[in-house]
Amino acid sequence: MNSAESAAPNGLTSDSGHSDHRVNVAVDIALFTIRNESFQVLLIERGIRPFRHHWALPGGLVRSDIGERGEHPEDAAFRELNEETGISQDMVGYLEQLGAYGDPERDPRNRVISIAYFGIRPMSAEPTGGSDASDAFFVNVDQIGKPLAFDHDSVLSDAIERARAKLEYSTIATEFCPPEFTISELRKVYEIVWGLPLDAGNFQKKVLGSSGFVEDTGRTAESSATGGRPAKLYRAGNASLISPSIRRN
Amino acid sequence: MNSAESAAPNGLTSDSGHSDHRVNVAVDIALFTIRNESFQVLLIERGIRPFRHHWALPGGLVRSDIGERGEHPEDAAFRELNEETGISQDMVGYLEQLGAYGDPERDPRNRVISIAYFGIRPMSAEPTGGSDASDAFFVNVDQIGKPLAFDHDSVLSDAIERARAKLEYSTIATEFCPPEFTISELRKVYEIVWGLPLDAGNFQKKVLGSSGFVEDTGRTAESSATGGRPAKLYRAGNASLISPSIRRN
DNA sequence: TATAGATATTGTCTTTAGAACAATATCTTG
DNA sequence: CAAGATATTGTTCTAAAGACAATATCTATA
Repeated sequence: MNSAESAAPNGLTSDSGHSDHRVNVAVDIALFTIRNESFQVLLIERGIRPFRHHWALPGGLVRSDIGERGEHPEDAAFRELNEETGISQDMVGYLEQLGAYGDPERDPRNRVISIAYFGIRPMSAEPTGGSDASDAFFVNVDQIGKPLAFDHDSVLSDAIERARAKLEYSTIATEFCPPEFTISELRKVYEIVWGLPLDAGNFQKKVLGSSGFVEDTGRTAESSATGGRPAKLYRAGNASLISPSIRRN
Repeated sequence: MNSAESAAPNGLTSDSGHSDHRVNVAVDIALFTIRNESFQVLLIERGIRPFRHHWALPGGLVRSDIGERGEHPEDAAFRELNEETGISQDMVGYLEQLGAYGDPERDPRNRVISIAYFGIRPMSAEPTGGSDASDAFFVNVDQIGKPLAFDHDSVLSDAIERARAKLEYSTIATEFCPPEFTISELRKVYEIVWGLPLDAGNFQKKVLGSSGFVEDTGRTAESSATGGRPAKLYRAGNASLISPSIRRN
C-alpha cells in the first residue's frame, strides 16, 4: 500500500480489514546557544512520569485538535518549546529537522514516534519551566553528566554533530556576534561550538577570503583593557552559505 | 509536555484531558539502482485512489498489529517494498532515513505523516506490482516526465541529492561493479549517477590514492572488442568511507 | 604487417587551499 | 620607553584537484 493508503476515513485498512494503525507522534527540540563562553543546549527537568526528575529535551505530542487536520510538526515544536520553556518562536527564528526516531520501545509506556528538530541561536532570555516541565535551563553540552530521558542522549548527540557541521558551511556564527564585530569575536564562536582552538591568522584569512561572509565597516573597535592592536569592525555579509567552507581539523 | 507525555495507556492527555492525538504514520522508499547505463529509481503505479494510475514511491502505513508495540518504521519500509514491488530486504541490504514529511495536507484524504528512506543498490531482479500497486518498475530519474502522487516529487528530489552525495564519501559505487572490475567501470558508475563526465586520468589517481577503496588483483581484464590497452582488475577494498572524498565538480 | 583508432595508465603543470608559524602593527600598562 | 597583549599580514610547505600531454597496449583494417 502507498503513503496514505489504508488511511480511509473510517480508519479501515486493506491489510487486515479492520485495523487502526495510528500512533502518537511527538516532536523533540534541541535548541543550542552560546552563554558564558560555552556551548549550551536547552533542557527541561521532567515534572511527571516516566523519567520524573530526569532531564530531557523539550518536546511533546503533535496535536490533532489544532488546525483543520492537526498541526504541522514544526508548529508543534515551536508550541511545545514555548509551553515548556517560555522560549517563543520569534526568539528562535527557525528550526531544522534532524530526523525521525521510531523505535517502538523508545517510550516505556506507549509507542511514540518522535520527529527531532534542532536550532542554534543567540538567546538572551532566561527559560522558565512550564507545563510538564518542572524546570527549564541551559546546560553546557559537555557537562550534562547524567543520562537523559527516553532516547534523548542519542538524539542530542546527533543534534550536536549537525549543529557543529552547520558552522562549516553556513554564516550562522555571525548571529552570535553583535551587529558590528571583530574577526576575533567571530573566531571565538567557532572555538566555543567546536571546542577546539583555531589559528587566529589562518581563520582571519579564511573569513575575509569567503565572499559575502563579512563586510568591512571601515571602523575599528576600541582596544581592549588588556591592550593590543585595535581590531577592525565588520558586520554580517549577505551570504548564508560559505564557499569554500570553514573546516574543522 | 515531553516526548511521550500524553501517551498514557488510556490515550488521555493532559492538555485537553480527553484528546486522542494519534495519526497515521507511513513510510516511503526511494530505491535507486543502475540499469542500462542509467540511474533509475523504483516507482509503482497506484492501483487505488487517490492518485489512481499515478506513479508514486513505494510505501505504506507503519502497522501497529505487527510486533509487541507495532513495527519499527524501517521494518515497515522493507515490508512495504516487498509487498508492492517484490523486492526483498536481502536484495536491498540496508536503507537510510531521509527524514519525516509532515505537512497535514500532504494526503488529500486523511492526515498521514511519512518517514522517507532511501537505498542504492545493484538490482538484477525485475520488480512486480503487488498489493495496492498495479505495477512496479524502474525509471530513469531524469525521465519521469509527470508529477508523482502526494508530495513524492519533493521526497524524490531530496533522495536523489542524498544518493549522489553518498558517492562522494562512501565506497558504495563498488557494489555496482562485478566482483572484479576495472577503474573505468567504477568511473562509469560515478558518471551515470552524477550525470556528468569525469576525467579518466584524474579519477584513476583519486581512486588509487584513496586507501582501502580498491585492491589490486594482480590480473588484467581482457581487452574489449573495440581495442585499447587492457585494464587492470581490482576488487572492492575494505574501507566503507573515502578520504579524501571524491568530489563532484 | 604497418597504421589508425581505442582505451588505460602515468606524468606534468598550475591553481587552490590549508596548516604552521614568523613578522609586523598598534594598542595598554608600568 | 619597555614589556606584554592582541590584530593583521606574510612566508613556506604540503595536499589535493583540474587540465591536459605523453605513453602503453590492445583491435581492426588497409
